[in-house]
Amino acid sequence: MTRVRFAPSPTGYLHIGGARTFIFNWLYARHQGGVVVLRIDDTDVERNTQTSLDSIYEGLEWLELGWDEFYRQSERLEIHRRAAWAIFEKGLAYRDFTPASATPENPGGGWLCNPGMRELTREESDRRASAGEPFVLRFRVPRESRREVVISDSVYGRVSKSTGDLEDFALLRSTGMPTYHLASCADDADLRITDILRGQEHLANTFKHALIFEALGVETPKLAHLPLLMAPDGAKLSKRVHGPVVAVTTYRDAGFLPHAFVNFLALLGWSPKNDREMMSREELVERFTLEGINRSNATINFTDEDPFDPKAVWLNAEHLRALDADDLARRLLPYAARAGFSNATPEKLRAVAPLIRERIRLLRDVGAVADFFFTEPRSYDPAELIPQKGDATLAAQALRKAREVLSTAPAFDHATLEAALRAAAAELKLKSGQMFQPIRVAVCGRKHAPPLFETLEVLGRDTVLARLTFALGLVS
RNA sequence: GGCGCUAUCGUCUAAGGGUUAGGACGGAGCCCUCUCAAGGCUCAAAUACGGGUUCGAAUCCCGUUAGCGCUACCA
Repeated sequence: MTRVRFAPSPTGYLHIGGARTFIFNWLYARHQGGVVVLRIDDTDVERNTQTSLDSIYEGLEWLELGWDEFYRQSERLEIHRRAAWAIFEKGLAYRDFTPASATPENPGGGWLCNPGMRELTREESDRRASAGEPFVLRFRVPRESRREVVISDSVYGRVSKSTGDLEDFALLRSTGMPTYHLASCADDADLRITDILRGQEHLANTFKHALIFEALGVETPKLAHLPLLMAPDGAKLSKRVHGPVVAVTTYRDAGFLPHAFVNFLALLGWSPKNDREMMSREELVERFTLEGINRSNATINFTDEDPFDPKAVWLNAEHLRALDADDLARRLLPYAARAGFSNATPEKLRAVAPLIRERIRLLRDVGAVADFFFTEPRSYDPAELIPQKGDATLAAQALRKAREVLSTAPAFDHATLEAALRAAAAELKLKSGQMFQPIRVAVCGRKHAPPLFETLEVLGRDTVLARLTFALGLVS
């Protein structure tokens, strides 16, 4: 049974890179019919915050993917300590009594180990420990007995590193708290994780992990490191330098559909290799394999002015268009409310949705695109009422005729209205565009709007006539 | 500095010894059309550089350059 884990540390909000790692894990597990474990890696008590934790849940829940099991490392410290001391008992770790402040820096060369502490006898080590002297437990990298640590990665292939280049990393801090490396491996072993999919920034750490798994006497899980997500400035995506533009909630608040966001991120560093772009969740699960993951970092195309990658926006628009009107209306509701349309009822939005579906790219666009369905257009420039090759007289003529036709139309549906208005234009010897522009501006408050007749139908006779009258007042 | 990884249009990517180096976003143009969109069609746009191997290299090898990552008692 495939078991994967997503293991964020609650030291900041969930950002797009973390979300992608989660998505890859989820897709892989679902493709295999396996289990997704969410594990909060909160061993760094100094930096953890509840706000971060909340933000991680908030972001993950928005994705609508879900997970199957949940753990917090801070509740599993005994497992970590037991693992650390088991390694110590095997002679594969040693106590380092060097005070934290005196930890060897690395001026020029790399710091590898502290020979004095490494060679301490067991008796001496035990004596100093029981005397209460603080220490950090370090892994004893086998740099004499072997020359290479080799890992096999599903994405990067065979990768090796000389033990001579690996430092004696810490397992337990002087506070007794486990380090990330130890806690992560001990938990992966205990939780029977079969596959580790994580960011490539961990590739170099993996040699340490391979050593820990070996010392623990367990098999190293299958590994797949993911290429990193980069900012346009070339740096690795970071909460600190790139700010909220990389927060998952920024996408949610702008009106991305969760699945469109998932679709976009799935395509960063992975390809179905068949030119498919817009894919349903089912298709993504169906096609996702480790072979499709590539090795080079992907840049997300955002700027200070526009935080969203154009391709993400396009994909969102595509998914929006694929939504049925009921679903779209339901998702639009909170954004309409936020735009200040207090009279935006589900019924009204249901009528509006088909008219704006192809004209919005983000759900929040409802505010700019559908405003005249909910508020009276009053502040437009009267000059807009005047059509091409026309004047105020012509505009007034068109509006007056429209008011007449619309007040007497036998029914107020778009087909009836279109026939009536086209006939009226012919009667006035006006081109349809000349006839319709004044009406459109009168009714919508601008020249660019959804199809006119459907719009009139949704607005209803009373509203339309009142707006035509108002416009007539402006041109005469 | 040491070590590891990477390099195809502006961006995401396909092609993994033989292709006019393909697709998508974005850009430009045309068509459709009551405006705006959507849709259809067209165009511009790439194998980092230098050496090898080979009849033939984007693809394999070496080097250079560049970028990223790791080098914590952070994760």
